Amino acid sequence: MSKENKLTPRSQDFNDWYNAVVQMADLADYGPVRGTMIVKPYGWAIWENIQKALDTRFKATGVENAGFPMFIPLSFLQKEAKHIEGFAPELAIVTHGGGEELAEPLVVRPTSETIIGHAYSNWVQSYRDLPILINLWNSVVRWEMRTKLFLRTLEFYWQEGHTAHATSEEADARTRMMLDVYTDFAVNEAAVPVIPGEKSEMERFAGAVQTTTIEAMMGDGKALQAATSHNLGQNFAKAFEIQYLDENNQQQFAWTTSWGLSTRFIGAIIMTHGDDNGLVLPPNIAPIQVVVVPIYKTDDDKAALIAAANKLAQELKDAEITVKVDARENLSPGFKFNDWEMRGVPVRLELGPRDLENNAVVAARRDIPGRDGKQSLSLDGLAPNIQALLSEIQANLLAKATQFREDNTHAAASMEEFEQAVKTGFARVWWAGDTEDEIAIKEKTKATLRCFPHQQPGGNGICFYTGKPADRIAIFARAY
RNA sequence: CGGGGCGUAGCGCAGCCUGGCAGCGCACCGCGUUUGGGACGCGGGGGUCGGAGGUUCAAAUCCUCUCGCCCCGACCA
Repeated sequence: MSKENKLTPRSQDFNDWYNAVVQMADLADYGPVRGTMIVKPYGWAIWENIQKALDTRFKATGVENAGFPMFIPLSFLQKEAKHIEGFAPELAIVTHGGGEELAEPLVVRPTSETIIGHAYSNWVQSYRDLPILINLWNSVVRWEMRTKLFLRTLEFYWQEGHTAHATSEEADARTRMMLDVYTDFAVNEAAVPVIPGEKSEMERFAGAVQTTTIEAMMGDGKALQAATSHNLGQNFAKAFEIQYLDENNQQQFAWTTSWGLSTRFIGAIIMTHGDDNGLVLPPNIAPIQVVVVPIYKTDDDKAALIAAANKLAQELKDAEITVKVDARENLSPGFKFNDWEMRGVPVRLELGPRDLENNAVVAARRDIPGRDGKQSLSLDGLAPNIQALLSEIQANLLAKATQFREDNTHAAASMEEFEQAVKTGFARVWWAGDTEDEIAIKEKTKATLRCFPHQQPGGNGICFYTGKPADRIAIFARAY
């Protein structure tokens, strides 16, 4: 083992580990402007797989994709009081264009509710025009103070869905439906267990009536908001006059929703599954599911092994598995093993002369490091076995992450118990406090109200903080 | 924006205190030997020492200003 290029152990310094993994796994790099990010091809390939998984699900619910301008008149944002109040501090504003000062400053979209509202007001006349179900794949800009690759950068890539409906009930149903989509994606594709729930008034999106969220626990016990789905009520419809004539020839305001998931989710995957050897990718999201490392001594061996590796790779490709053969010269097998582990490839196949003699190959699974994760598989009927192995890894990652979250989630009935719980993970508490209480708790413990889980135990309890009777459980945690 | 740390080859760093030829490891290029958990030998290439100004015979080194990055706070997907 070489002394150089060693990754900081995750347990030693989680933050340092994260930054190193992002760069050493070739996911992203820093841009020339503070707080900006260059997403490298391998990182982007993960994003593309996330996009594919989400886009399919969106379209299955009737959503269509569209493109909207990045420049928004500043006056648009000012039409919704809470919205501008929430976003004003983090706007990037364009004051000049074509060498001239602009009559009205343009903001670089921090999100598109306002320009969507403008368009929808033109598009909607009748109840027959509803619902409108549109999604945008784009990037947005928010001038953040402290940035971190994938988790918080000045510009980030995401999707933002925007829908308009005739009734409150429909908007509410759409808000829930999209949160369900995110939950399904997170759990079944990214193997990231999440808690779907509702945000408190304090944590709500600027301009929303209700914000729902999926919250995940990272490897250091901190919470990450992995996606949100907002019920905007009639706030934006009123600000932008999205009105329609109903069946009774009465003017009505529409009801709108918005929902988004960003490249931040890549950060969630890194911090949920990664280990001391680097990135660990769930097979369903991994750009490369299987890497084949041929091992040889002589030139004769080399030719035979590379041929065998390519043949094997083709068999796997035919079975819809994404494979790469690492035939790089002058790199030792040991180096390649470590290299692909750093990049989180779920399965590595080691193919050497001994294996070829036995008509076999050594399969090493990324989720179980070292010798324990290795087994010899016959080259006959390999594809189904690899399929099964990938499924097993997918399931194991979810099980491990879920177990970790459970182990680090504690019920708290007192401030002492609460502080202990949020030191290492989530606190589950009965809650009847208000915004001021949330602020006080944040100042004292750094923990924030992540959500009121949709899945409630039922019954009543005593609020751990105010001592008042409470009918809801809340999750508190330190958060990213 | 406040507190702390740091900018020297692609990466990681030494040199700075006490001014005097810009170095080391990894990576990179060439040749040869190697290849089942981060190979080795020999030979090479690569730097306006973050930037500007100042002090000095002489500045990576001392002084002033400035830009940027990382960590901790306030703000947040």
